[in-house]
Amino acid sequence: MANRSDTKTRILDAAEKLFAERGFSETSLRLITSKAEVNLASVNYHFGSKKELIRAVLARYLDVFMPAASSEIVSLQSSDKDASLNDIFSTLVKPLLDLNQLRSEGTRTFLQLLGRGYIESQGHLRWFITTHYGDHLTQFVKAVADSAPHIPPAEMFWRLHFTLGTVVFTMASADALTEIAAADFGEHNDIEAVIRKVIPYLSAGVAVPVTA
Amino acid sequence: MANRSDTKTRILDAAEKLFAERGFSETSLRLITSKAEVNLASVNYHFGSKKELIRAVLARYLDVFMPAASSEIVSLQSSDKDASLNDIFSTLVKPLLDLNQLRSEGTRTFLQLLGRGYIESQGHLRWFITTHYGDHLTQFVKAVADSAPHIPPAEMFWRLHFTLGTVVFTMASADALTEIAAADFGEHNDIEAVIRKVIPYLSAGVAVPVTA
DNA sequence: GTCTATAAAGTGATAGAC
DNA sequence: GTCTATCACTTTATAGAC
Repeated sequence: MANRSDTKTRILDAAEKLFAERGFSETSLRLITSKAEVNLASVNYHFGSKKELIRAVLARYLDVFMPAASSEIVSLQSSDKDASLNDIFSTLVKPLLDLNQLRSEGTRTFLQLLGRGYIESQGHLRWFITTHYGDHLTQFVKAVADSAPHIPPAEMFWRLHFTLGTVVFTMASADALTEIAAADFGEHNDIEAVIRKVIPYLSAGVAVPVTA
Repeated sequence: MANRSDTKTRILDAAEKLFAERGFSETSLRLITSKAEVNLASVNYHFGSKKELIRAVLARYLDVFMPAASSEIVSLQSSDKDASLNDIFSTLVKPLLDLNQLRSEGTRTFLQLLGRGYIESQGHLRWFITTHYGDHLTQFVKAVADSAPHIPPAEMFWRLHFTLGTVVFTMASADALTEIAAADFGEHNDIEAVIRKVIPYLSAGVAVPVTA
């Protein structure tokens, strides 16, 4: 087979690209298998259903990203008891960018998939993420809450979802936005530059005092 | 026919509710016409295609909201030469809430539709909005830029798109989020409460000093 | 303008040969 | 494990009677 990966991997590779670009329900199994150059029936042989394929695509990223993010946060907390919000968010940059070594365009693909998962969700994806990676999420939320103790938990819930929205929308539109920024302002940004632009925005929004 | 509206309106009313709840491609014409209690073929008779129905649904709101928002901003600028970002964003609250008088749940429906439109967009909706309402958008961008003159234009471009992402994602997920907030924190938020929560977050992020 | 009936094309999934 | 062929179903859209 030489440089041809196995069928299961070929399906996952083609599927994640198409899911990220077009969304889950806009991507048919026929499109996936034709891009992957495998037989239509092999999806059901290897994954059982489209739903389970979607979960497998997400799991392949989450299984790498979540532990890496957790360990970065633990090490930040042990070295700096009073880390700022900016520090906490910046901690995620390395685990995110490392996904580019896992696969080409890995960072952007992952963030786009996450966004699609939260928006399109017929329920099963939110459930899948929170039951399989709930501990990591809880740890992250706690780290953020500790570094912004003036924000009540209910308000923090909203602000973290505002933050999630900012990130996933920006990443989903990253191509178009960098293109416009280059044409209109002569700026040339890669994905890391965009991430570094968004962090101060997020930190300011999360930490802004609650108005009475 | 008594209290039964005409077919065209019944279709629009049923469609906007379903589109906002489930997204455009997850909502079939069969579902719309059965909820509207009209014949399946009437959609094509009155609107020509599903795509044009989607545009008609959005236009019914945009034609009301955009001029109202514009005139609020003009009157703010003439009464207060140094309006804050918070003032600018808050200016949109009244035109948004007035949509509730247009139709029941109008505000939430409109914002959710806008979110779906930007996320799901197969291109035709972004195009439709910018070509039909571009002047209003330009005016709004200028008002924001004037009230945060310390932000360079290129940076403002990014921050306004971060802002768009926050709003669009939040509104598309608003139902799920208010449900979780009710379950986990005993909070009961309507759409106005969510809007008033997000404005300080947006203002802080847009105005935060640029780091070197 | 509204209806029935149906065309034409797509979908996920599966049985069964190899 | 991979293939062909096909099932059972859904989708948008339309022709033609009323």
